[in-house]
Amino acid sequence: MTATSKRSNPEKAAREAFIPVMRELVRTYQAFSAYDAAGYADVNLTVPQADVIFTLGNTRGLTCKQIGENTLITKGTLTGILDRLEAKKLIGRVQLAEDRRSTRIQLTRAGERMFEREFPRQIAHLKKRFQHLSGSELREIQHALRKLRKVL
Amino acid sequence: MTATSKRSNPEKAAREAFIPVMRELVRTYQAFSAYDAAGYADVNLTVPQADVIFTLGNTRGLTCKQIGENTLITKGTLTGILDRLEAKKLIGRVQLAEDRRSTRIQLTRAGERMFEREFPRQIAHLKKRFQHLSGSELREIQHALRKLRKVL
DNA sequence: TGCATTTAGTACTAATACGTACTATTCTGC
DNA sequence: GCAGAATAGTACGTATTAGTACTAAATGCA
Repeated sequence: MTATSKRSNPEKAAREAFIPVMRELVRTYQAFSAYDAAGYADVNLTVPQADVIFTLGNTRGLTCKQIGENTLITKGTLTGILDRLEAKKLIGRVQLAEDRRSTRIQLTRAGERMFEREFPRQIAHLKKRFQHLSGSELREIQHALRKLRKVL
Repeated sequence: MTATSKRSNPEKAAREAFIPVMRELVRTYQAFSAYDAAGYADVNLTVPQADVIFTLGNTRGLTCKQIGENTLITKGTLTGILDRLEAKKLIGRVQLAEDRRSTRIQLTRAGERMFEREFPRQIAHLKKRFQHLSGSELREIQHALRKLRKVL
């Protein structure tokens, strides 16, 4: 291998056809993420905290494992998020008698009120942007995303 | 407003048509992100650190502001990432004479070697998955993502 | 010139985020 | 029924992340 071909390696890699798609995915997610986060500006909840509250809404409580599966938050991270939600008195931890390794996490009264107020508000916030897409556009985008996710 | 209609608010919100698209975007990004990160398992670089090294590759140095614009890393976060890259002797900070507020960040020799070795390797890693998509599929996905990003 | 504003970068705090190690508990195969 | 494997959650260390405050320097404009 010559010095020239070796040096041309990064340039060649940079011309791969999939790179713009990858960039677009990252930019689109970033834009969504920023707009979503802006919806919580006036609420005393971070995005992951709201994710947990919304996951617990309309359930009779879930284990950490179940919350993790729904939110994609890893268990180590979840401990801290639950600690902060517990400090805000929005959730409670209950030891299970059936399996004493597990804990049932459930909304307190205040947590339920938070869910009933903030979940519809946040969905309405997001709808302000998504409403500009038609039903067929939404289906087309979902189809494309699923195709991409399948290969990843 | 009756108690019933008030309680049905969250359920109604949960039926919005755009929610599955939103979920798919998050899942797809998550899958990409995990696969991308796995590519750095045996390299002494974190994902943001690699992002900075790759941005600096084939340039004569950039300011923090320019790096931030490219990588979408905010300036406060960038300071810490650059500190760690400087500790690894992969980048250097040079005060600019023209504008003494600015710093030129540039790869060291070791940083350049890291870029020339790891950038093509990571692109090859990602290609293993993206190669399962045809050119028209890539265009279709990029088109759909751009449409979504435009409304956000 | 003279000063308010803007710009570039760092310092600091709080909250994620991941990986590993650890404890307690339960399950499994024999 | 018991040793070993698997499971649930926490503790801890390192690295990001956003946001705010701060310093220094450059710019705009009256």
